[in-house]
Amino acid sequence: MEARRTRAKPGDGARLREEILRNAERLLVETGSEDALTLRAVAQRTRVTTPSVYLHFSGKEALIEAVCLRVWDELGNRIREAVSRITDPLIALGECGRAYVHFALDHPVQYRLLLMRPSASAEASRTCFEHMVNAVTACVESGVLKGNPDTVALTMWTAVHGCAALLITQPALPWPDDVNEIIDATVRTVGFGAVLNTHLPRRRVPRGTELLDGVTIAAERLKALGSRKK
Amino acid sequence: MEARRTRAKPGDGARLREEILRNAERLLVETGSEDALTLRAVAQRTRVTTPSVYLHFSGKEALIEAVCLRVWDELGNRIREAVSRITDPLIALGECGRAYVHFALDHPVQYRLLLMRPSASAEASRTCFEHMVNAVTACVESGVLKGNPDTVALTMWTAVHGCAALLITQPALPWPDDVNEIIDATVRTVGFGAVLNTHLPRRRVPRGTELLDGVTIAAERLKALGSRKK
DNA sequence: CCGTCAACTTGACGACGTCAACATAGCGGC
DNA sequence: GCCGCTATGTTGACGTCGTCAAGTTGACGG
Repeated sequence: MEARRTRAKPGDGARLREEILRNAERLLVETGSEDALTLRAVAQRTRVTTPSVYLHFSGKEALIEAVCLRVWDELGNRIREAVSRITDPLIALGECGRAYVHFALDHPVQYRLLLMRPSASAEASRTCFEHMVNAVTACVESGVLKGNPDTVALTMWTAVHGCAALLITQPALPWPDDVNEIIDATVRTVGFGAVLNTHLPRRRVPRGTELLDGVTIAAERLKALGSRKK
Repeated sequence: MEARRTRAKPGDGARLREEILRNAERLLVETGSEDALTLRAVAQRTRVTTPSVYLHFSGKEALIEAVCLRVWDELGNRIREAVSRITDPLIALGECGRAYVHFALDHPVQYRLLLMRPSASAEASRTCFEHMVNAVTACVESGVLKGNPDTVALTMWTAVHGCAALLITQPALPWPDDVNEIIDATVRTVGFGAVLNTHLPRRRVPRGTELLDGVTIAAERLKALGSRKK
């Protein structure tokens, strides 16, 4: 074949691994389809023969898994970064959700790899999930939320994931012109629901001042969770 | 090969089409993986050679699309059936969401085909979406909800889809022992959020009796949307 | 300078989707 | 009763995919 690359010196063969990973993700986003993520295509772009990929990855699934690991890391950083700028824990939680959806919409193909593959690995998603749990835990510690942080974070994750996933896979639906409307509505609704569940008595319908007190708190928080770009 | 099937008479060659579709879905659920959905495997199970599939489907994608059409139909029926038993439009809307998630959890592999494929068709999903819009429209006509039915239905769909999708793809997450807890929480939260958005003034934080009035209505509806199995 | 070991390549296998060409059953018309 | 036409399949092949066993090549240590 043409224009072969210079062989790596003994000891830093791992450089090829990085290059393969980089080219795999580039190929993914350039073609816009995960079907184009072929061992042969990745190898060719790296100017290496196909079986060379097996020197660093046990197979295609392992390669994809490694790509996913990087993306999970990126997503985790984006969330942590979004949260770190905010002091109020509930607003930070909302920004966490917003950052999540925006990252998904900015990297639709990668996001599909992460959470829509037949067997998406549970291990890698845990780290990212922890960031959400941390944001929730901060809310619980500040008293604005109660309940099991895992459960609250899960509810929130399902909401933002559904928002991102449907936006990606079903672009032809009658979405509003500005997707931020849907994102804001999702974040606000789930946030408000969580706050309400915290400040309202459960298992029965509260009435009168009892209701008013709880909802007043929730409603004030609701404002904070609203669209930031207004 | 062994035990070939008897050739169909002219005119009812379409019988093979049905048989192929049936075997394709059976193969899908039996193996539990869409990777096993191979033209060759489907053909073998139908006791037909592989290219015979091309008599009724233009290719593999068309076959999958046809399988999806059937599943969308099933899902639509399940939703319509769930809604038809209920008179109160808001409770019916909640049951719509619940039926949706339960169908997804009962048919995880098919659900993946419907909404997690690289290019899930928009056409087929529209019909099912209309059912949700109808349920929302009933709420709007009865006055319990306001706003654009499309948008409200979309918000609800994102929520229940996220719930179903994450439950399917990430079973290792710390879900509560009873998944109905999450489903109920999702339905209740999104329903309550929709009702609240209807009965509360927007774009500012309502206070006092204004807040109380709106939330009282919402809270009563909240009870109706709660877990039905209590 | 030579062996040895890491870093690749060569060549092949089976499975997959797809297509052009061929075969055959049954019905209508003469 | 036979002919031929069309619907209904089958045969064989091509190119691509993931994967693997075996061979090759380059640099470094002794």
